[in-house]
Amino acid sequence: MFEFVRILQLHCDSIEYTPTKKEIKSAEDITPETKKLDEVVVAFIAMEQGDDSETAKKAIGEIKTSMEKVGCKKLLLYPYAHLSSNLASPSLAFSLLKEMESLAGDCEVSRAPFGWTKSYNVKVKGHPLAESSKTIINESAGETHEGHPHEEGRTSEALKSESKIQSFWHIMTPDGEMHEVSKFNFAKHEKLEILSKYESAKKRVSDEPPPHVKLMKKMAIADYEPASDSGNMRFYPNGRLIKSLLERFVNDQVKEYGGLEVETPIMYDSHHPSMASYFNRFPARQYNINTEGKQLFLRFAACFGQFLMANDFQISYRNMPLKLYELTRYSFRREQSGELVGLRRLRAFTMPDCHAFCTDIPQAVEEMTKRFDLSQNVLKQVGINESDYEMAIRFTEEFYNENKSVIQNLVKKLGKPVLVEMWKERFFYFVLKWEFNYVDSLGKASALSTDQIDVENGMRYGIKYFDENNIPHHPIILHNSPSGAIERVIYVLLEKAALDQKEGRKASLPLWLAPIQVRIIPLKEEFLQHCETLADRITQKDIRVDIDDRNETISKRIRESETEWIQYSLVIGEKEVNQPNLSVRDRISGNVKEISFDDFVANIKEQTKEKPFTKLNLSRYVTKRPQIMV
RNA sequence: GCCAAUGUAGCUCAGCCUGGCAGAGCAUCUGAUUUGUAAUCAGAUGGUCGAGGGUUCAAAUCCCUUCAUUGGCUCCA
Repeated sequence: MFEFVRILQLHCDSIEYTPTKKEIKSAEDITPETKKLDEVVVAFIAMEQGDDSETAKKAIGEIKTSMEKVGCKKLLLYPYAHLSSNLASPSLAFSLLKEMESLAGDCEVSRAPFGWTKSYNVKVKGHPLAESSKTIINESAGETHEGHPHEEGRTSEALKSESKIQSFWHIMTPDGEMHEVSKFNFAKHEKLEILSKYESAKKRVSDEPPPHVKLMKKMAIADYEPASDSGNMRFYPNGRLIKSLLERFVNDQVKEYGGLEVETPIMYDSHHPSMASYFNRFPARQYNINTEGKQLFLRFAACFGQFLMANDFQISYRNMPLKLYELTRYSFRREQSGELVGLRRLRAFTMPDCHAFCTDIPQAVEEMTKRFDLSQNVLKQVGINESDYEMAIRFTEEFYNENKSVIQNLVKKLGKPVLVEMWKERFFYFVLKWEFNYVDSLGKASALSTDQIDVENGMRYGIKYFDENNIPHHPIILHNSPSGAIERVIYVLLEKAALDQKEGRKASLPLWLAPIQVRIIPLKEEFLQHCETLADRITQKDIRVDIDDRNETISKRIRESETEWIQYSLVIGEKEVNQPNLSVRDRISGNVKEISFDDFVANIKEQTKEKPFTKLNLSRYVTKRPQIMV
């Protein structure tokens, strides 16, 4: 385990406390009396096992830095054991506390008594930096980290507040101009407005669950698995088929782009040096597994495995940009339970993750443009168009000043206004990040494709390439997910379908993703053999076809073919048995047309060309099939 | 994670306020029907009322705890 000084820091109008009784034997010897302080920063502090002078020094340094930011000179150190379940011994904690007091330097410092139960009254100020928690890590790297992934719910307010207070929001139009968000005319860009105001948005009154939740069950795609953890879904045969096709499609596209597909472990040792350093950078929430004395965590992206792999490669500048790719099944993020909904936000999800190792920023920028096209194309091919998503782009001021045209070029490529976030300083490992967000009918924004320019992890993981003079350098790394999580793609497709339904159009999935593409309905039992032969012929053409052999009326079976979103229904009766042409009911028009077998097949092939195919993932006969959902 | 709502048959839901035999439609099964493009008819099966505890002669119903889902907040590397 790591050790920490834990600090909850509050900028207060006032605090009043009274020591009531000694909590431990070694409590400080004082006369209990009520103290009141005004205009003060209160630091509630807990020392953990393993803390030493070094961490105490870092802790007080952190506190002083933030005090300067809020412009407060008065500090109260308040021993507060409840911040930790891994406390240092009282004697050590007390001496470290006194050390912090002595190191406070020029500010007016006081300290609440140690080892006493105290009652207190506190009035905290309302500004963004008034409340923050800090976790000072004691480890050899000698860096100060904010937040720690081993601990649940302990996120770094300091980091967040800083990034918030120093980021500037704009809208960039395709002509490259920046506009104030407040002055921009969103008349033709309602979804972008929702995205822009997402953080400050007023309460959205919506007591409805997102429509895709019903559809994912009704269409027997996916469902919750009560025996697992929340956010870990089960996928029924239909869902597995859809997901599998999407996965294959994205894989193919990334390979065409030049990505080398690899496979890496889903769990890693928390104590591996690169690991500890990387994920301590973020207030992550991940699943932990303790086994045989090892502390493992489940990956939340494919970065780890690919970086460790690249670390072992001998890379020349001639090999650059080097693209490694993996589709994770799964990535795990232990999101807050209140955040999980249907297929929109999961704790276990499948995500394409393609890293490009580049020599320098110019190469990275050039490569990023290619990946931008890749991402747009992937989404378009699966049925998500530009009009369906809004782009956000975030970068440091420095990057903007040096690469203005790069950013303008991306916005121009998209051809519509984009939300811009600019940071004064770099807080994350990347200098630029863009993403496409789907804004659903309830006003929720979810990121799909994304790419980042990472300037930190090349060094962190010790990844090196050799230049023309055989001098080693750390690469710039791009992190691209061309489609975003596959489950989220299904969520978008279902939300779009639900919207179609709501607005009176027929809901459907793209034909290449439809679990059943053609349904054959025999008019009578005696035509079943003919149907079987026909189904064989259609199957041979790589088209998913089934036969509704139930003893039900034609009307009923047509109706169900419709409600199952099956695009083509073929009724087989006397007429069809005695002539070569097919009577095809097209769900889109609702009309029945008589066409030849070859034309029918050619039509379907045209609609599904250049898309992966997989065989029917259900019994061919409806009567042989368990009913999964109504 | 916090606040709130919801949880009854495989599915959609009624019953709960005001405690007193566990309900409907669809699905499933059986039988009849052999159908020409969006729901054929009849009968039957089906429930530890999310789980655990409490109050009561008696709990789906009232109270407490807990789990899940959904909404809002927060979060979203």
